[in-house]
Amino acid sequence: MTKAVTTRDKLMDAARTLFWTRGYSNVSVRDITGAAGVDAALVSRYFGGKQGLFEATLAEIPPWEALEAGPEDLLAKAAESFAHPFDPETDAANVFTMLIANVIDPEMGGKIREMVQQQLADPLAEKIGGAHAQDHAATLLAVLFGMALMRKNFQTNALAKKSPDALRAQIMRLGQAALET
Amino acid sequence: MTKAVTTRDKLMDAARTLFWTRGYSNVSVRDITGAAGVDAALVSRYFGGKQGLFEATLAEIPPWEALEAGPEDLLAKAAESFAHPFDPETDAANVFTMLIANVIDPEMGGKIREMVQQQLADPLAEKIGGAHAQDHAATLLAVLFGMALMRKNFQTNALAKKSPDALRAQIMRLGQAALET
DNA sequence: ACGCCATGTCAACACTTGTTGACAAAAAAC
DNA sequence: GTTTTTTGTCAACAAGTGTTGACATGGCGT
Repeated sequence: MTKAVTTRDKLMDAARTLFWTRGYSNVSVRDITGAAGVDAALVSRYFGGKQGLFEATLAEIPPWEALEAGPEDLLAKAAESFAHPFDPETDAANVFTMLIANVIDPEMGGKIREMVQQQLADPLAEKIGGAHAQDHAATLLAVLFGMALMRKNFQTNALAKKSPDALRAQIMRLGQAALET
Repeated sequence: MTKAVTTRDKLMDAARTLFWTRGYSNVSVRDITGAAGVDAALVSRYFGGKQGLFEATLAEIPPWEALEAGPEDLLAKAAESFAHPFDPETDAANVFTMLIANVIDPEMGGKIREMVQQQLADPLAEKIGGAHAQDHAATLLAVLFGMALMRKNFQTNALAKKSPDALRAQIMRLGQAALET
């Protein structure tokens, strides 16, 4: 299923996998085209260059489901996004790890910071409301990013072996603590 | 004060600053030697190469103060490490951001994961104790790494403008939530 | 059959990377 | 003062980077 036929899709798939895990400047054009089984010159033809290919993978990110719920379901939906093991296609936590992997990048870091602020922190603060909305939003994001970091990047096995139910409960508890005072 | 006289120290200082913020493979030898005002060939002479220079900056990291306290002061000391704005020399949070910046690196990622496990997660779990010691340790680390990430890497101004007292209280509250069942 | 255009192939480019070896200068040892 | 050792300078290297342009190929409409 979901087989990539056109070479444009082959490039997008390989680019998403590599860019999102290793970081933009740790992946060469030839790495991607090698994985896609495609000539290296086609990146410039289809996307205008390496940067265009990376930004194309960013442009197709779906909106975060937790932000479209009411303020009451927000925390539950956010926890749900992180409860299941990392599924390359559906799990929203992959986007979080992608943001972590690319925020340090000297070329893409600025764009990533913009994305976090405009597409995560600001909408979250608006949903949460109250006097400390921005503070609470940033703290909740810190909890979510921290969990994603420990599991995916640091590969802490203590968290990797937890059941989805236990994980969801834990993130709910931490999230509530983040939204207090 | 603390002026670097020997060129070896000049290289160490520049390497620490650049490697720790941009990540190992996003910094070239000429970047470092340029900042240090030193010839590029001296890196290989003094440290055996780029990798040796990076590992030299890792080897001089002092032990985390929070791990040397009793189990009771552990959370307070950990929160203290993250309460103050990032001071390049004294703050332990800089080490956390360095670990974040280099865990994605294709060459150094393995070493970084080892460090987190052996020097942070394992000793923390031993201090905490109990049936879910490893789980609690990983969750507490997730909170600390998440806060460091939001402040330093994503540069969220909502957290940057908080006072040390408010930050310490917030991390204490989150940390206690992390240590509950 | 012909031309046309999208698609893919290949070699080459200018540039940066980390590292090395030959050489000069300075400091230390004797 | 003369050797020996350390320390710094310079040019060059092989390998890898992103990108480009020339050329071949295939499918399409007319």
